[in-house]
Amino acid sequence: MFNFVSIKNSALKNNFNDKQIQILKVAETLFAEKGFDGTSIRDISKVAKINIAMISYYFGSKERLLESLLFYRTSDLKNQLDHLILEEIEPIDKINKLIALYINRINKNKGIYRIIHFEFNSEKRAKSLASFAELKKGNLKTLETIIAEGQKKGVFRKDVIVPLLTPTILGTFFHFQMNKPFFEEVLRLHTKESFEDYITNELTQHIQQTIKALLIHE
Amino acid sequence: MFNFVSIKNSALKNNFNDKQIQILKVAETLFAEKGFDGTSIRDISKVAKINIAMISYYFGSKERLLESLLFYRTSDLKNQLDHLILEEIEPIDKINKLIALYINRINKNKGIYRIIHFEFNSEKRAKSLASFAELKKGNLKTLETIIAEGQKKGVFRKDVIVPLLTPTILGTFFHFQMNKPFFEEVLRLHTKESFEDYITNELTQHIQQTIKALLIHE
Amino acid sequence: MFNFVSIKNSALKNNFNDKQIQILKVAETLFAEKGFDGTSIRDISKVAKINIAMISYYFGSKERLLESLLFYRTSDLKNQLDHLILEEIEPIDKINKLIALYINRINKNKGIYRIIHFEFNSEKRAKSLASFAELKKGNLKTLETIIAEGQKKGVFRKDVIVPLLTPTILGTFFHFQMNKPFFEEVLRLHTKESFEDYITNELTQHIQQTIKALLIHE
Amino acid sequence: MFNFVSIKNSALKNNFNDKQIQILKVAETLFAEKGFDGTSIRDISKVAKINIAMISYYFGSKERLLESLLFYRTSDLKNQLDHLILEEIEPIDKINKLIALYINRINKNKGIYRIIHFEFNSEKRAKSLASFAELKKGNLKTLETIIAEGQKKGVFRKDVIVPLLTPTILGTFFHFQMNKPFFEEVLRLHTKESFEDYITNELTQHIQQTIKALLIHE
DNA sequence: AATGAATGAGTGTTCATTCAT
DNA sequence: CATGAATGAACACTCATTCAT
Repeated sequence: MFNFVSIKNSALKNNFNDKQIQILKVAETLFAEKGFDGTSIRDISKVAKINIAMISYYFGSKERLLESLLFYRTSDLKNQLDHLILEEIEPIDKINKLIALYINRINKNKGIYRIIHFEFNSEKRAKSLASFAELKKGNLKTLETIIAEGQKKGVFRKDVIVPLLTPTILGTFFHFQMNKPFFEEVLRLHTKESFEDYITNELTQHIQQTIKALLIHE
Repeated sequence: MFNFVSIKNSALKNNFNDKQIQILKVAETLFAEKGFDGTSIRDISKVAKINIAMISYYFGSKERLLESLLFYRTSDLKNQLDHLILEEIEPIDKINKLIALYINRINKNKGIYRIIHFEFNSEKRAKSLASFAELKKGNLKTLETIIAEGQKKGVFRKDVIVPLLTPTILGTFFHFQMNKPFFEEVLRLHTKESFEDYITNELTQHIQQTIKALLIHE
Repeated sequence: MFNFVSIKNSALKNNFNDKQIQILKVAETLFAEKGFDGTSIRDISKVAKINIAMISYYFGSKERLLESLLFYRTSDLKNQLDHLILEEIEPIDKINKLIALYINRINKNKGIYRIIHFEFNSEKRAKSLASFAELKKGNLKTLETIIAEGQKKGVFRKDVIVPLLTPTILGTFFHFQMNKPFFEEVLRLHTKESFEDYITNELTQHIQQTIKALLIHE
Repeated sequence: MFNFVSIKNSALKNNFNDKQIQILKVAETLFAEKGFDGTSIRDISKVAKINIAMISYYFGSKERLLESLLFYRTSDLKNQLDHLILEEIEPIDKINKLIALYINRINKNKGIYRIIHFEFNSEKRAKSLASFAELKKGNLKTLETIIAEGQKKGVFRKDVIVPLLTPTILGTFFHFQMNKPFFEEVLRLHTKESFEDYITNELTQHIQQTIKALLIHE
């Protein structure tokens, strides 16, 4: 799904060895918790219990570690989306499934998406941004395909601005996630489980309902 | 609302002097561009053309500079919301006005809201978060008041989950803003003005329409 | 005795004003606690509740504040010693009184003597050292006068090395003071009072007995 | 005896490498000359001709450098004292040997003992003090053993306050050392050698004689 | 006479990275 | 192939002092 120059694609994934994966996982956690700049490679090496030089050695630089992490975590999303498109279900159900799929994936790999959200939108990270845009474009295309199908079937409105749906889907989820302490209090979600459940059920439904309203009503 | 132990200024009275404001504005820009950790006080002092020691002198620390900045930029929002509530217009128009107000303010002070979004959601910034939660609660209350009014009048659905509206409103906007380069390309918004116009018109309408759909339809 | 090039005060005439004395007392405490380099003029100004610029204003510099402090605290010792010499008591009683006088004074102005001990022996403080040597020489002369008197009367040994008595008197006391926590534990002096009492009684007697043994026996 | 949480070295095994020893020696000199607070790690790195980051790298912090230095210089004293106790000589000769041993060691490693005297007695250095107290207690125990032996043999007085002997032994020496310029002048010790000789002979004898007088006479 | 504002120089420490082995 | 040693640059912050008012 990323056009990380597609030659590398599947090859690179299989190329990470155990130690690299160990590093990537630690980096994911720490970047998500403290941000890229707030995390030192010392932190990573300490938690991952590897030598500090390993990071430069394996990934070239801290910046490239971030890129590898991004690749590592997003490389199989495209397959899932391709499968979804081909399923023989109603367009609105595809949309709902797609929303649930997004939220589920984001929620499972919470770290990486927080990182994407935080780090890949500054001008500092401009280089990486280019390749990341491919992912976004792919996602948009999938969405457009489904919606075109629904419009053809006459169940979706014709005047939908498709590119604005993703901000609503992902933006709603991200905003909810990033204000976790606030919503824990306001919605009285005092355990980890109840918070997760709320996302899987109420929040997902809220977003599905929102998009449905946009696609069908008025 | 905020607890600032001020070193030099009188932040509580919001009377920062010229130099302090100059520093705050530069900090806002840089924090927004490169993040808090990614911005050094050297960067700030260089851009603001002030002595590096001034920042500690005026604000006590880099962390407290961030708090001052937050205070400086959010201290009058509540007033605007209070005014809105009292206006004698239809509930749905209040909602639309509130959405436009949010987007307009956020867009005008783009920096600070990006900072809030980025920095005030990590556990690192937990202390500041406490005071910031008050602001959020106030905002939620405003929204609840308006919606209750609409429900009483029978124009809004009864089963609206009010706390999830803000994620949709702000999340959509933030996600759009943070993927600016992507949307500039996809929506062919190649000038600064066209991008701003799109926000003020299409995006605002999209969000208003989304919320309206949630409040009124199905 | 001292050569002060005065900025503001009239230190030579010993007429420090109230604010200066206030500063001197705070400086004494802090220098004694944390050392000269370990104490910042910010610390002093904060504790003394005066403006930070006052110290430079009144004393010229931090270094000169130390000199003023030294002068302020030592300027009347000579008088007390002069009085002692003229008393009509036995030489050994004069020695004992002198020891008690030293210890009492040092103990009362613990701060300044700790400072002297700590700060006035580094080459950094060479300038101030010169003037301070005068004080030491005066003290030595007093001791020599008393001992000569005792030797003339035939009660003190003739081969006493007078300059080595002061190291024994003051060294013993200082070493005891500076290892306060250790001796509090070893000698079970768990209250402030019991520690002070031990100095006034046992330690003073120990030193008096030591010097007496040196002057009279073997 | 000491609790060092080592960063890089193996201080506990006392196997500092060459560069560490080089740093320790420079630090010893500078701390002794200018005090701990008066010495910057830049000073040390400049004199030792090593990179400034090496100090943190090898010792963790400036504070821990001081602790390492203390350990480096005191770690073999106990052995020497243990040997002394077992020698088959008269108690008074053991005392004399112990005094000579102390003075010799202190004089050889002048720096570290000055540092100990200066730095390890403030409340700031409280943590390090704890571990250092063990050393002092060991020393005291050695002294008690020897004196108990002499008392058993009937050659030492029964009412000796042993803990006060160390202040007299070390205090006298320290006071002499710390007023070096003064005694150089008063005792006309104008060359380095004559000053050192005076310590080895007259001063050592003075202290030995003082302690003997306390242990045996009146 | 007194002080708030301001600053250049300095502090100890941490950074990501390089390199010899 | 992997890593301990090492480093220059940068970090946030504090320092004593000056100066205009």
